[in-house]
Amino acid sequence: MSSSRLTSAFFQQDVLDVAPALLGQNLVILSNGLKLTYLITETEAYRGEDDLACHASKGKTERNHIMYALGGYVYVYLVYGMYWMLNFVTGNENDPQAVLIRGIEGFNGPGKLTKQLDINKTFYGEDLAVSERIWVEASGKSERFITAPRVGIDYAGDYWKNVKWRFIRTD
DNA sequence: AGCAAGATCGGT
DNA sequence: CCGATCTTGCTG
Repeated sequence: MSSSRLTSAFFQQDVLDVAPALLGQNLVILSNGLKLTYLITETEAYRGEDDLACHASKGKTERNHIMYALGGYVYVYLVYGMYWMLNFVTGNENDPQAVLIRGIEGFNGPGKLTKQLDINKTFYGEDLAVSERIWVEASGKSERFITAPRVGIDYAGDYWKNVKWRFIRTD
């Protein structure tokens, strides 16, 4: 047993458990036969149709349908016409949730890291349990973190914009 | 068919 | 603070 790839069971937990648990784990990308690993340093949780900041708050659409699948798939979308956002679907089927990968070691900012790793629309729906080009490996590093409100969601209203579902690794 | 709104970022 | 940039989803 040499692989420490996180299984789909890990991603099928609630997003509020998965988002902090991803801190200190390694995001692995296979690019041109090269295995690149980056420590995950910052995440954000988006949870269910009630969460007004979550893309699923307006129901299932062409863009967000993967969020309604069982946890363990990649959800990628374009914001502001320029930046790809990398998310992992979590939780149960028909309970739309996802974790936004907001920072990795060396690259803070969700748009910067996808540019660095060359992540785009073609990663949509990739299965983290079996994919040959993207997955997450346990690192054994610490998961100490602080929480803060999520970024860029002022439209979500007083309650949802202030909920502290942003998780930042502290070492 | 048209249009407004983004889970951002870098430069003033 | 402001503009870049373009897909999506809603409206009519």
